[in-house]
Amino acid sequence: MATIYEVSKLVGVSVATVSRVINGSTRVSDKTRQKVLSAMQALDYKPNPIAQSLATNRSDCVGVLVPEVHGPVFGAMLSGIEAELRDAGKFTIFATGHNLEAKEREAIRFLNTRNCDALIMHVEALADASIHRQAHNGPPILIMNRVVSGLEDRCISLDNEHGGYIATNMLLEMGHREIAYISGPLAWGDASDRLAGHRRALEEHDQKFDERLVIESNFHEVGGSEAMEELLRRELPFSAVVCANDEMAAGAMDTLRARGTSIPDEVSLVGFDNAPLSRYLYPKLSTVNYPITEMGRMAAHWVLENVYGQSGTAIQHVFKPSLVMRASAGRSPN
Amino acid sequence: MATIYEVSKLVGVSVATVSRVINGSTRVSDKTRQKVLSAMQALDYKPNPIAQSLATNRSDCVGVLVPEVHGPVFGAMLSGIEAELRDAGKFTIFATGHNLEAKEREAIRFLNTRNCDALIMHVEALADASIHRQAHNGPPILIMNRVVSGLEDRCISLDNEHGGYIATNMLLEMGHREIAYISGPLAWGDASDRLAGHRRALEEHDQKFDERLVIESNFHEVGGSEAMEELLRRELPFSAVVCANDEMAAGAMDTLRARGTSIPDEVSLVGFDNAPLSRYLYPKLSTVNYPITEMGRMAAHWVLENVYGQSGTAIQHVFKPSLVMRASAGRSPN
DNA sequence: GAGTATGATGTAACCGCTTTCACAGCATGG
DNA sequence: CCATGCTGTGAAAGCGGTTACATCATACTC
Repeated sequence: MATIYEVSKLVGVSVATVSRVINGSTRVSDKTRQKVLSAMQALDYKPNPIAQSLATNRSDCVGVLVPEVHGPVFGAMLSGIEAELRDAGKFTIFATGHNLEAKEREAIRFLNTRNCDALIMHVEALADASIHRQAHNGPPILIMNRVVSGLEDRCISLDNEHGGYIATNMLLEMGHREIAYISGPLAWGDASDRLAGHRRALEEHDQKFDERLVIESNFHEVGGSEAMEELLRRELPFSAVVCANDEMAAGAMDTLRARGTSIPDEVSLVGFDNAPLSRYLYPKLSTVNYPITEMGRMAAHWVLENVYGQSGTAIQHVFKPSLVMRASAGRSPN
Repeated sequence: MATIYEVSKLVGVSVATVSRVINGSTRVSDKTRQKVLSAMQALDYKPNPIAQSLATNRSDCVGVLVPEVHGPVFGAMLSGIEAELRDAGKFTIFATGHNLEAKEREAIRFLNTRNCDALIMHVEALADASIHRQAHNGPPILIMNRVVSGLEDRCISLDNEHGGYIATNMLLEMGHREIAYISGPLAWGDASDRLAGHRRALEEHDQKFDERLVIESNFHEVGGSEAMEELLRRELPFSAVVCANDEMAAGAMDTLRARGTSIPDEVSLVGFDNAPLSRYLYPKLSTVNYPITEMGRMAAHWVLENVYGQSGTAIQHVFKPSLVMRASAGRSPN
């Protein structure tokens, strides 16, 4: 690879001038610029990003920490982040935290050693205090899908409460009265917010909230099955079930089908996330759309603006979910 | 951040000695090493990877080029790659090529500018010649899911022919005789190999191959639906359908269901990939497992061995798919 | 026409680390 | 006692850029 020295020698200027042409920082006379540019072309010169990083203390790398790289939600999120950063010529480095505190901590350390200019992270296990510490010591961070108090302007999240609300509200408006709810782990903010939305919808329709119709589960398919079994065991009447994510809805659907229950004729089912799988289920799942790709793009935007000084669109910190109607939810049979 | 100078000053040795301690390259007396180590600890010193890269001409970054970061196959592949590289302390940078030649080319250029130590790439659109060129000029490359002649030792791929074979073979052994086949774009190697396996299975069972039972489609859900419609329009008898991937199988299943055809009682259906969606379909899809995560790990292994000189397990270049029996395939009704 | 502001360019230090080469010190062998 | 080889360490030259500061020519002001 040609270096900046060879370019400068070929043109007969100093390396400083070549550097100025590369960066467009200071003014260079048009004549010189042209000569430098054509020399760069002739030598097929590309600035060495490593050397640039060392000199500028910027790496042009953004670290992304997610629980997993695959799966509907994180894959889509990464996708949005990558597309946006790539357009801006920034590199995306990622690491996984597996929702385990030790792993998340270690992943942050790992990304820190790479001198990332910023970190975008979706962490579940890490305590707020650790996030605050990281925010004050390390590079700028942006937190996805979680609101950390005191760092609200560095969070991009979904209005989960609203999502829970619109799911249940829709069922109520279709005439359902006894609506069961299969929740994720209530220790997690998103799960409890969704449930809160469910409660609010019930209250607004003067339906009393029955704790026995709520099962706390684990956001996984098997958890959804088990929760549905437990629900059936309780022998309470219900004509609709809201599941706090699509995977649990898939499990619940399996269990209902095994019992010969017809969906949506006997029981309506609603999921949450609008993951790809929701379209593959039979019947196709009505669900709440989680605009995660867009949120990923927005996170990248934030970084571009706040770290790389690009001006752009306003940052939206909270996204509103919306309803996706498919076949699994219908009018109440009563 | 503390630098190597501060460490050397604190200990009273030269930076060269500190560097030797860091890299363990040359012998350093035990006494000095200990002093250096504790000074490093005291100052919370971490070597600056950028400076190391500049000096050593290694970046500890591996570039990964995939069509998309989400989706069942690539997500799983990235997952395997990341896990393995991360364990070895290497960074994964990724870029997407969207199966478009221009994008793939540009993505390679992009990754090249980052001085990646190696590239792992899954490219569809790029011609063999371009890959050869890249292999000879840029950093070492490893090609996923494709066999480029002359570069076989740098390819990791699936034995697609075998996959097609076992799918059809299983159906034949269950008594099916008229077996339709919904293929991916035959211009792509994986699609044509799978079909070839299908043909071989038929031949081995003395069934003649009927071209009219083969529909070429596009690997997408809608394509699967359309292909199934076309198949039904031809009014040829068949009791089983092999689909060249799970998505098309999902589409085909939808179409059959819309016609009231019972699966597997009237028609057996087999997919390919063992993507997550295959478990969510109803009935659950019998399919051919594509061990893509493992293949990703293997790719990372190759890089660790051939680029970073770590010794390890033998590299497996061709992976064998295996059958996953679920509910969508059963004995022939005849 | 002297004084000064301005713009283009060069000089050289610096970013933080690796590595070659030289050298001092010491043990070894004859 | 001297030649030899080995070990541990330091000095210094890179790696390939950026940038503060100096310099110089030119244009402008009065």
